[in-house]
Amino acid sequence: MTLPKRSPCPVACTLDLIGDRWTLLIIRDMMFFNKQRFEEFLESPEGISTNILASRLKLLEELGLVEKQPYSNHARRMNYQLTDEGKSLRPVLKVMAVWGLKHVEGTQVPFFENPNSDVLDKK
Amino acid sequence: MTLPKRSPCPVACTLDLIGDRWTLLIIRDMMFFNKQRFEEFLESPEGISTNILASRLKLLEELGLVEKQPYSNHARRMNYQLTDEGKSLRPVLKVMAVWGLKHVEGTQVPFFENPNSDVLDKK
DNA sequence: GAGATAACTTGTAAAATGCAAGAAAAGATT
DNA sequence: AATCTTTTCTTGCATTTTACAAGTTATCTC
Repeated sequence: MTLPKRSPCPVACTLDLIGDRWTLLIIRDMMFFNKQRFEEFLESPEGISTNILASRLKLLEELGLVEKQPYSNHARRMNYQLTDEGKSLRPVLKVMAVWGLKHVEGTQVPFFENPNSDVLDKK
Repeated sequence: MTLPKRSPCPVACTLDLIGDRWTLLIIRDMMFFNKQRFEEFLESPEGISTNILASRLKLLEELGLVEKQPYSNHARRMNYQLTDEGKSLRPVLKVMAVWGLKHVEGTQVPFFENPNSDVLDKK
């Protein structure tokens, strides 16, 4: 799947894919908190709404960053998981987390426990 | 200046500041292309419109990421420059550029000349 | 087949964006 | 001293995206 590009700039193109208020937070939830289900994403403190979440998950799937699979034995239950492509965003999340911790007052890490912990560093 | 936070998460907070379609592109123009003036930002290939540009520059100034100074001897001419705080976003821009170059087809580097060049690495 | 669970969809109001036009400040020109 | 030029920025309006609330649908359990 290809979204319309504003320019050939890799920064602009990356922003076209994930540069909004919500997408990277969904990826954060999968990457650092191992969330996999619709309802789990809804529980995050930022309070994404259901229509935005559904549309973002769909887009992420179309982009090949996320895979969706039915979860056996439960009512209509789905599993959302990062693909390798999606996992490759780890450095982006990490650098943003580190920047935020240093430059935005009031940021904390029950989220990321410790800025230098392996939550950010592993894999 | 402090924007309302959605959560104490450093990723969410960073997105609250610069997580939109335009802000990082303005910073890119200052950081990698040494643009400093309103009109120069307008020339970038993504085609930001004047009202959006004005509002983002104002916000960036209020956040302390950008400084605005009158340019002597020219009609109403202003200079916009990154503060140290603004310059600290270089790793964020860099990691997004590297990711884009690798994962988004059709991204190029007349923008960044060469993914491994000192345009990205210096300072 | 009634109930529970979980993933969505729909409707509508509010906000942000995009586009075009033009206003305003200040030096340069005549 | 009036007009021109350059440059930043504002305004108005159409379109798109977001936010919030409510409701619908699919599938398993009892």
